This record gives sequence, C-alpha cells and structure tokens, in this order.
Amino acid sequence: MIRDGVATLLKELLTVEEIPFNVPPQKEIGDFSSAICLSLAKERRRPPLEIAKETVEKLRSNLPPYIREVTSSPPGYINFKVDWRALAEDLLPQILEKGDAFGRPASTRKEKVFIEHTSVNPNKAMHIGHLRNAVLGDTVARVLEWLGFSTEVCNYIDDTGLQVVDVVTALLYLDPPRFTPGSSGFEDIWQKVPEDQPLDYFCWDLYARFQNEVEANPTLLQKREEVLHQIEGGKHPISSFAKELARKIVQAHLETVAQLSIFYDLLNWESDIIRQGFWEATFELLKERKAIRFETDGPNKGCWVVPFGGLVETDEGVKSLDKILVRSNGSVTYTGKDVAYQLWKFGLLQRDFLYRPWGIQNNGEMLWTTAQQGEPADRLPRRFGHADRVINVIDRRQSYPQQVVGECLRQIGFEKEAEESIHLAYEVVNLSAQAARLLGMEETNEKKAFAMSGRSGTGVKANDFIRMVKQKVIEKADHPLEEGVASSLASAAIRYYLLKFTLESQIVFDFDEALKTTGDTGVYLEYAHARACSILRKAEERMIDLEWRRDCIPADLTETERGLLDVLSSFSSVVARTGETLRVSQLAEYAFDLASSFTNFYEHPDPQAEVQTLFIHLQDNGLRTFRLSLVRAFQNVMANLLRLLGMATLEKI
RNA sequence: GCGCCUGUAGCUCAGCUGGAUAGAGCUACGGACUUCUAAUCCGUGGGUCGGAGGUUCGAAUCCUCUCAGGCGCGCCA
Repeated sequence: MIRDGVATLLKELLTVEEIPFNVPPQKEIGDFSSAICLSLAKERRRPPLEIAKETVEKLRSNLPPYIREVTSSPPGYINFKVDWRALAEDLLPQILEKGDAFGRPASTRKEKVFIEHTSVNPNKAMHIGHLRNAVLGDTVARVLEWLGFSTEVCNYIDDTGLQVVDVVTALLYLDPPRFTPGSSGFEDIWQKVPEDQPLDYFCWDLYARFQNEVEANPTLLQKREEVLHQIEGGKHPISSFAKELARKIVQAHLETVAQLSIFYDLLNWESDIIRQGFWEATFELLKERKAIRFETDGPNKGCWVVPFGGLVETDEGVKSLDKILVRSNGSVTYTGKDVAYQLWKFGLLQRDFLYRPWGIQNNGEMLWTTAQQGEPADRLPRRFGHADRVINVIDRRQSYPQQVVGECLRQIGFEKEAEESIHLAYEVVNLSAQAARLLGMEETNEKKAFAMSGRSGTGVKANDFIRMVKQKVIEKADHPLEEGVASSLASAAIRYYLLKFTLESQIVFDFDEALKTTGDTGVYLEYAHARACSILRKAEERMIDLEWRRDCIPADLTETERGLLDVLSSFSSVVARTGETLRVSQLAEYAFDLASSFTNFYEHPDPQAEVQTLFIHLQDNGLRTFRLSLVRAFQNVMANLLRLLGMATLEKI
C-alpha cells in the first residue's frame, strides 16, 4: 500500500519495470529506500547520485501517497519517510469497514484453477509426509480462492495400483481364514480387522508384513498376480472387495485431514479414468498428432514412447530417456494415464466421468466422487474440470514424469495448457535420527535423515502426530483447555510447522521441533489473535467507546504503532504475491511478522515511555480510541490471514 | 555417467527480482506477571553465508570450477 504508490510513480518517472525497495541502516535516513538509481547509472551513463537528486526533486513537487519526505543519499539511494498519520487515517477505517473482505481484490478472476493434492494410496494410514502435501495444496487453494479465482480441489485416488493390490492380497491370503474362490461373501475377511484398531492402521502393519513375506513366498506372489488381474478386470467379486476397502480407507484419510480443516470438491478414482476410456481417447489423439512413436528397435522395442531425450550411455549400458506410455505387452503406464487425466482437467478430452455425491463435509460443502453408477456431467449442479490452470501438488521426486505430462500436452498442440500445467513440487519429509530411533528403526549408519517407508512400516502416522500435538498443547497450557480449543491449537501448530519451510527445504521431522508451542509456531499466531480479542472484549465490558474517529490519531506515532501499521498495510500485496509464486511459506512468515508486530505493540505501545499504560486505562480518550482501533484492525487482518492459512480464529484460549 | 535441489549462528530455518551494518525461533545465561492473556516480552552471548575464482560501484543472492549431502534418470506407481 505504501510502497505500491511510490513504485507506481517511480516507474513512470524513470521508465523502468520494477522498483526494488530496502530498509536503510539507520532509522534517521528513512523508513524505506530504493537503490534503483544505482542500477540505472550504467545504462543511463550518469552518476547515480545525480539521477537520485533529480528524481527526488520531481517527487517533492508531487509526493507519493503516505510519504512526507524524500531524500537522496550517497552513492545514490532515494529515501522515503512515511506519513504515518495519513496512512493510519486511510488504512484503519478501511480495515474496519471492509472487515473480512479487507485485502481481497475487488474483482473476481475469470480463470478456473484446478488443484489436486493429497492423493494418497488408499491402502494404509496417512503419514506426516502426506500431511505436508495436503496442507500445501489446501493453503494454495485458499489463497487463490481469496484472490478471486474459481477453484476446484480434487483428491486423486489410485485404487488400481499395486499398493492396493498388495493389501487386498494380504487381507485375503496372508492369514487364515483365507479367501476361497466361490465363497459367497467377505464376512470372514472383514472379521480379521480388530474392533479396537482403525482399518487404516491395521492395513499399515499388514502392508509392511506383506512386503516382508511376499518375496520369499511363491504362493503369495502368485495370489498377488491373480488379484492384480481380478481388480484390473473389474468384474470379479475381489474387485468390488478392493473398491470397498479403498473406499473405507479413503474415508479414514478424509477424517484425518478434516482435523486440519482440509476439504475437497471431488474424489477422482483411477479405476474410473480407466473404465471411462480416457486412455483410448488420449492414445488416438497422441497418435493423430504424432506426439508418440512406436519403437521397432532398441531397448524400448514394441513400446509407444514420447521422444524425450533419445539414447544415452550410462554405467549400466545404453538406456533410453524416452518415456514409455504403452508397454510392449499393450498395457498403459502410470504416466500414460496421467496424460489422459491432465487432458480431462483442462476439458480437452471428449470423455468424462460419471459423478455422485460422497457426502457433506464438516465445512458444510458437498464432496463429490467419480463413480461407475453415477450421473453424467450434464445432469450435475456443477461442472468439474474445464480448468484454465492446473496445479498438481506432488513431491519433487516426480518432477520428471510431471515434465513428461506437460511435454505431451505441448506435442499434441496444447501449448497454452502445457504452460498452465503447474507442478507444485516440494521436498519430502524425512525423519531425524531421534525420530527414527523412537520408531524402532535400527540405525545402520550416521545419516542425518531417514526416509519414511510404507514398505517397512516406518513413519509417523498423521493421526498419531495430531494426537501428540494436541496432548502437548494441553500439557503446556497454564489452565485447562476446552476440547475444541486444544484441537484448533494443534491444527494451527501442525499447519504452521508444515507451511513455514520453503518448498525446496527437506523437512527433517523431529518430535522436539514439531511439538514446540513457543516462539515461531502456529500457537503464537493464535495467541496473538486471542489476546487482541481479549483486549477488545475487556474494552467492551468497560463500555469504552470503540468507534473510530479520524481525530483520534496522535500527532506522533510511536515506533511500535508505526511498525504494526506498516505490516498491516502490506497484507494484500503479500497475499497477491503468494498467489503468483505459490510459495506459501512466505504467507506463514508474514503471519509471524504480523503477530510479533502486534505483540511488540502490546508489550511496548510507547517504547520511549518509562511506564507502559494499558490501553483501556489510558486517560487520553483519543489515544485510547486510536490504540484500541489498532487492536481491532490487527484482529481483523489476523483473522483474515488465519482463515487463509486454514487456521481457526480463536477468540479465547 | 547425466540432470535437478540443498549447504547461512551450537540446533531448526528466513533472506522477494543483486543494495547500506546478514535476520528469526530454539538452546544457554540474566531480567520482567497485585495490570488489557507471561504459550509473552527485554537483555547477553553466538557468523570465513561449504570452499576457490570471476562479473559488478556493490554478491548470501548472478556466472564458472570444486567439495559435501539429498533426489531423479524403471516396460514401478
């Protein structure tokens, strides 16, 4: 808000595209400055200080909004002093009037953004790595929605993959009673799941056990092969059983993430992609546009491939970088299906799913699912797919196949859609040595980080983690917490923890670190907000007039008042930038900044003064109104921000 | 072998498109609650920004090389 106005003027005056800003070393120089003239000096062939002085002259005759003084300083900086009174006079009433719409762009966007996240194999419980994915995707969706895009959030369910096959095989054949062909039902099989253990937890262990045993057990290997074909075929009773199992585990996943306020619009099942003939349509398209090639020779003989890198020599002999979409046995690879699915997301496929409601979520919204016995798209109250932009939240290990998907779109001729295919890549969550030890992993070496592994069953399960954080929050409180408050604090703590790291930062999960409730945490954000609410509540109890009056602004604002105003004023531009970069860690960082600016202001409203007077005890009615308005404004912006971050807006802790 | 990412305080991490004296949190030590929420705040200590060159008026940021760690390069998903 402050810098925007200055930047607009400077861009015009100096005819440049971007204006960088920075903070001068001493406060006396200015509240902020720009080194733009320094970088212009060379191309303009003039001393930077000269350009700066000239620009300052021009700015003085037409001061930018909220600026009271412009100076230049060697070797060519332009320094700005903010007119805090003018800023307060505009900003505070604006925040208070707009309320929960403050900081939101006035106009909506035409584009529809499709966001896919979570997408956990439906064969066992979620772990903390999956939570990172879900929290990132959910937050991105919230930000884009706020910025006026129409969004659609979907969770892809890979119900035909090997992972589901493994668990189904394990359930049917690992322990007695084993499934026998011809037996009518699966009662006995379901009976194996203990009453006191959630299905997804049971499958977590079962899957790990199966991995251990299958290699050395030819019978199991053969059974797995059978199950694979039975599920693929879609007709056999085992196929329905697999679907039923997947459905139950998906439901468990949904309940897990709902604890962190994560919801979806649509569940997309891989089996439906297959049965609706998405691949056949895509295959025709790819062949027609000559985007894929049938190999008659070389390592990929008999396959349909995307020409991507040709042959390359490695240690292990000649390899092909080309991506196989159809194997020599005629089956489609995962990437192949992904291309088809990506085309559907953009509405480029002449095929569609059938849909039906899954249920109402805790946020009050309907969750839809694709289904074989569903309704065709034209009979639905809403239209899925047909997006202008697609964001796939997937960990970085899948960068290459994601790139292939984009490349295929480009080869087919969908250049624009390829551009708008965004892989939101993030690094995986690993375990610290301490965490690995606690989970019983034997440490064979001195590594710093240990990968979680579904195959061996090592990992911190999401529900366990959520429970632990909640427990910790309750322990650390100096008074008994309401159930809902504890849950909200735990959720905020977890979301913040998973959000504050940059995308390329590997989170090395450590229990001490992740269970922190002090300092740079989600609890701190909630606490600051609740504290503001508490002050306002107390002011109301005392019948203090909170009505904003422009004449309440003091002649000189204190340092902490200025600091808070400054951060408040940058809210909308920070959100806008986050929407462009999709780097949600910046939003988390801003949240901490905002909360600590407020806390600073709360602790030292007047740092120069000997004693700090509580707002509600101030004798000066004007100053009291001003400071309480600042509290109100903070509470308002913080609440908007917390909602963007998917966190509760607790009024009392 | 090739490609991508990372390396910043004892620990965990920020540092937007190059800008003036590199910042938080945690940890350690010392302080501040008869008060609007102390899950807070204040103070002290802590740095060859992996290393070496280069570009530039100016580099944690850009380029080259190099060391270390992670990941990818499946007719797996």
